Amino acid sequence: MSAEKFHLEAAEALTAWYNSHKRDLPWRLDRDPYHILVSEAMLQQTQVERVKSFYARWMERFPTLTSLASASEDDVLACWQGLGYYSRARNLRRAARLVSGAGLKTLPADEEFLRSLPGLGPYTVGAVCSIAFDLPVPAIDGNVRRVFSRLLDMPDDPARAKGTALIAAHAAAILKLGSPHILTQAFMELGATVCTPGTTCQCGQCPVSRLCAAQAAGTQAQRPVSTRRNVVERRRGAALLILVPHGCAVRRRPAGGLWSRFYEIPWLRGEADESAESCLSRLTAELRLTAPCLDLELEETLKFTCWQVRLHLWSCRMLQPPAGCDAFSADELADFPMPAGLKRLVQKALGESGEKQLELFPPVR
DNA sequence: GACTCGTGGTC
DNA sequence: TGACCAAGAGT
Repeated sequence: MSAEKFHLEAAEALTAWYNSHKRDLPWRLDRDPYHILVSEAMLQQTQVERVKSFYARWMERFPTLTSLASASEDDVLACWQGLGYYSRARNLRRAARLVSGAGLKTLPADEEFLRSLPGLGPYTVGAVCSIAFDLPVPAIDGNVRRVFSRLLDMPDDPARAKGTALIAAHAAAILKLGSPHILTQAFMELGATVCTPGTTCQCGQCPVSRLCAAQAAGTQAQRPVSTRRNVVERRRGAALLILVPHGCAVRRRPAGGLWSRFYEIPWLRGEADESAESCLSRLTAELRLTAPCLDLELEETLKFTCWQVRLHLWSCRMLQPPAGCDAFSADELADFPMPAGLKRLVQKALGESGEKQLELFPPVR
């Protein structure tokens, strides 16, 4: 089959399929560029179901690009709290301020300008241009890579530059044969609901299975080929819930790096094979604590791409927070940007509103 | 290109 | 349960 025929048949089949099979999603009620941008930022490396409630809350809090531009970073982070990859929220706010500062009330249909905004990479620019502005700019995400790696039965990793360029060329050619806003979402919808990873794909439901080289060769489960390996290093660690008269001691993380400027209870990640108890003694030394610590026998694992830490929680009582920390009540803490794992740990210990605070560490008589 | 940046769900 | 996954971007 010629490339032209392949592109035309794909465009027609995907358009018809999308129009009858698309899911109702909150960000598909209209094609407002701000709505598209926020949803695409939230959907980066994040599942649709998880994004739904965050998107609704965000639009209630920051209904327009202008309202986002005038919001404080703390308010923006509080709204993003729990979604992860917080640079997405910071960049979204910075982008809104740049657009607003340029005298615009909404995003312009300008690929180059959009690409210059923080947080808008090749994928997001493609998504906004094609979905909001109906321009034939391809948006290549994990779904689209999987769909095309199967359609073309690609023997190499489609995430590499060469593979992505090949996919972008095919996708752009197809977008030009129909409505870009429909076809871009059709690629992703297909990858999300039919052309799913490994053996879970449902080729019987696929509108383009007839065009699929992997389907013909029976290699669907082997596509896409992945060359990335990840070694996850496991560590133990200690966290300390320091109870003070009006709450517990919380410190603020430095700017840059992991959880930039987030709040946290003091914790420490151990070296390789270090015990949680050893981590605790290093942590108390660092905080210059002399009060005795109570083992709360609570643990929580913080997981990341390259490492994870199993945190063990201790508690102690002090009359005032140690240097570098401030006192906050459990209620106040609930609205603070704080790593989700640490928040869970604190809630396990204190309960939703701190009602366990006294029973968990009875004062010495 | 390789590494970092969160979180929760799946099989 | 551990490895992998989910609508990527910045450095």
